[in-house]
Amino acid sequence: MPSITTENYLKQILLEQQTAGTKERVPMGRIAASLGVVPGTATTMIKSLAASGWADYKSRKGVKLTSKGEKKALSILRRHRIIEVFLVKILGFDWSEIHESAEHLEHATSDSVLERIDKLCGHPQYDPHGDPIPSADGVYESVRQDNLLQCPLNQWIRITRILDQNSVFLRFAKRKGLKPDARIKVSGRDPLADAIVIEMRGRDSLILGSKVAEKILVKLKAT
Amino acid sequence: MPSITTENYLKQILLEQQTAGTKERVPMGRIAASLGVVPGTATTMIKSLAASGWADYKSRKGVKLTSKGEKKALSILRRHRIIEVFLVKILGFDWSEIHESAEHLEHATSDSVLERIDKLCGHPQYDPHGDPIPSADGVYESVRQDNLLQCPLNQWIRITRILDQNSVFLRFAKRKGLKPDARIKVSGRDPLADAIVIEMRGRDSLILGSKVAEKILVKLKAT
DNA sequence: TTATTAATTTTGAATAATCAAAATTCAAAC
DNA sequence: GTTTGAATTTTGATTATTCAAAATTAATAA
Repeated sequence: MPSITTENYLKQILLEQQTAGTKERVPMGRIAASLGVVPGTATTMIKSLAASGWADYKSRKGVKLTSKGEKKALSILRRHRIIEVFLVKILGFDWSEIHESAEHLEHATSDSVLERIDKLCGHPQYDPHGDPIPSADGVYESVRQDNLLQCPLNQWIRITRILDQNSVFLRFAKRKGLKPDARIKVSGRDPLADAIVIEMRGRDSLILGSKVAEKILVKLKAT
Repeated sequence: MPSITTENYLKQILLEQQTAGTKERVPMGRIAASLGVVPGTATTMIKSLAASGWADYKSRKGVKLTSKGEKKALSILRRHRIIEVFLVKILGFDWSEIHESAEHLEHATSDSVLERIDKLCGHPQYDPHGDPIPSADGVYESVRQDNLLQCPLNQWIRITRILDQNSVFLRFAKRKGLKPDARIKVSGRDPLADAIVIEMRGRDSLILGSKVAEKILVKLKAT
């Protein structure tokens, strides 16, 4: 029922709500920036989403999804992430080059096709970036994960997730071994220098700035 | 580059040109009917396709594709048909229920994704309806096939193709055993009754009207 | 409190795709 | 040769999505 554009707005609101952590309203500027439109366009579109019952919009305050909107957004996110698994696991694409394709396919994949792809992929729980996949009935694991600025020092931990879809960054990350399931240890952190040092088995130690360190999430207990 | 709408028009012009057999221009009425728009819309859109170099339009005469347009249309048809194979062979859908899904996916599948799907399916030559799949460089087998009104009588032949995408008809066809690769024999034809009789191994003989008989193509030499 | 500024909203306009209905054309029938 | 009718084109509108730029608002700084 919703157009492709509408689906993109819904998904983006959900992602922004998540990034913000809090269940607060997402400001128009954030929506506009992440979807690559001018602010006025975001305002107009969000108003029209609100008029259709997808979102709850308060002028100058921002948007949040209605429960109807959240349900739809979760199903789009599910489609996106299952398709990413499919592209990597079944079609053999590289982890870092799939986002664009998934972005298009997610709007063209019916529920019945999606469920078959899900089965073919073995009902995955996480996508290739380590992002959790919402279940078909909209249950969405939102486990607390630390990033590399917050996690304990000098302890072996496992990367669970990379919070960036930019393929240039993803290629860099992959080259350096920074991908979901990799084991690393943060051996130093220097707030003044805005940098951290990490160790990985069989590699030179690596220095990352805080901007990047923040994008890498880890699970505390290394298995 | 072309929009989804443009892709649909291009593909439809190609299909109509093919059905017409001749390389003549396709009239606006035909385009409008098959795409489900009013005639005025077809005129407007075709003019705009022509302005972009996809088609060659002559007022009150009709359209035909330019070579640029044909190249693009063949690539869309290729995408459509490979996706149909994928839906049946890899995802296990039934032959008669895939057209809709393929119709959407064909516009969301990049070349690189398509080539991987093609490989996964074993580089098929025909889709599940028996329609030939254009090669990546646009070569399109257009073998002469007879339909059940034209083929020789009392001779075992093999169905190659069903010229209809309507899922109600396809389900009927399937129930009756009328699908690509099935062996049949036309045992009688009565032009006055507008009907033919066909035989199939292990089934009762079947009577079809000419409208349906025309939609079923066969290869003369049964193997 | 007033001035400044950043974010947001509004306004006016454009493009793509569509429809309804009136106008036109052209071939066939008279 | 007119007339008729079907197909086609034109015209005028509508919806969705977008932008540029002006107007507004709300918070911040002075």
